[in-house]
Amino acid sequence: MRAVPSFRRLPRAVREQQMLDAAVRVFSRRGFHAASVDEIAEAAGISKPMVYAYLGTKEELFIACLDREGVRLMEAVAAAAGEDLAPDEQLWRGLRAFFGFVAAHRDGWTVLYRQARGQEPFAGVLAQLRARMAELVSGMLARASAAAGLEARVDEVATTGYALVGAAEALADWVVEHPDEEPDVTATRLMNVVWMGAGALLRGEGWRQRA
Amino acid sequence: MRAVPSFRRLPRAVREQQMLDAAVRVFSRRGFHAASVDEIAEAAGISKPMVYAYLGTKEELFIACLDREGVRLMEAVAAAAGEDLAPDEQLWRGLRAFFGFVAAHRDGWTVLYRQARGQEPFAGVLAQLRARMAELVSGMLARASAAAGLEARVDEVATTGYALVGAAEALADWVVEHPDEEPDVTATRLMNVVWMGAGALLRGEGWRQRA
DNA sequence: GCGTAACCTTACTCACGAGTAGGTAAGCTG
DNA sequence: CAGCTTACCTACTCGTGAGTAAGGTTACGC
Repeated sequence: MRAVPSFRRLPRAVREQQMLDAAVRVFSRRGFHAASVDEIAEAAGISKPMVYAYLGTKEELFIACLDREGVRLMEAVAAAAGEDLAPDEQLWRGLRAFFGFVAAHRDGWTVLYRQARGQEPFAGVLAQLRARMAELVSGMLARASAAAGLEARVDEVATTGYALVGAAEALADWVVEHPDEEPDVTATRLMNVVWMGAGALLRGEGWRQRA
Repeated sequence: MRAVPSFRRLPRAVREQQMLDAAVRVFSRRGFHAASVDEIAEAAGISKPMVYAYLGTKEELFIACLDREGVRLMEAVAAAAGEDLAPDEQLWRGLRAFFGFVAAHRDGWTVLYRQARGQEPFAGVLAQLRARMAELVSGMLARASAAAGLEARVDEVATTGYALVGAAEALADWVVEHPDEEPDVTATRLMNVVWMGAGALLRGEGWRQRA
């Protein structure tokens, strides 16, 4: 079963990454509780005490996975969005990077967003990540609003950021389940709905309930 | 600890509902694995073998919770949306009912959307529910599109439905964490973003990437 | 008022998996 | 090649919680 028999001893840093790779894979398939440290060790081509020696308890191991994948995702999106572009262009690039990341790191995505949620000790880590994402988006919207000479209400913008992040997450699931779907196409579709909606909002339009 | 000491023996149907109530509460706080059947039994004011006698194994118990809460949610939304209303009105009413349900049944929501996702045997049940929701929304959009004399592409409409459901879920989490927020306000905000966006789409507008 | 079916309990078994004790061997450093 | 550090293993302990066996008790039909 051991992926690479690894006859040779390897330096700690390398083994740690192998363990994290294996852990992400196993956690993503089984979930935190159903995954056993033995199985993770075996998938990493190593025995259980090594995992405890290097990464600590099962809980700490899971958090290490969360941190690594979370940082990767955040960096990919932030780098793609850049600094000095028009807000809609930033949003588009960020979305494209996001869906690209999900398509390329399905297991990491699954661990972060399907497992960490709900399992109490970890929900906080994820919540922070999502909050940072939503903030990023809200910031763009606020700048776009200011550029259009409008003072959008802070809580409206924040809500919109949250909603957009949620919509992106839902489509990420769609992407995971439809491997043939191009990330760019998905990004464009979401962009169509959200930006045209946000654009209308920024022009002062808004849906009104009938009397 | 027993919620209602229940000196009297109760008929099966009543006890089953009590058990499901307790199970939803405990599962929502602890998660599927961390919750013990003993704790659920105690919360229901009953002993463990009763749970096994009436609802079967822990897994079957969890599915029973999922089914009950899922049906309740779906019925609340479908009933609110009605049949013969304009699509935007249907959407608004559906969203309001949705956020209202979540605010009133936090535990049920948590079990459905935070626990069932990811835990492999249950993800399918939830996926079906979400698919039905997305279909409901997509149907509205398609009818709105047809009424506007436009032939929207099927996959675009489907994607939009998915994205909207995802956005609603994200805001549902927001509602759960901000108990003072009015469900109606949240529904209106989402409506603003999505409908204006969808409206623009239906008018043939669309965001275009710059050359 | 008595049988019997439905309700309900105490008190187990048993598997599984987190975490560890204690030891072996490989590779560097002199 | 002696000695030390680091990588690595086999083989345990021990708590926890799912699921059950076997029997007690209440209420209702007749």
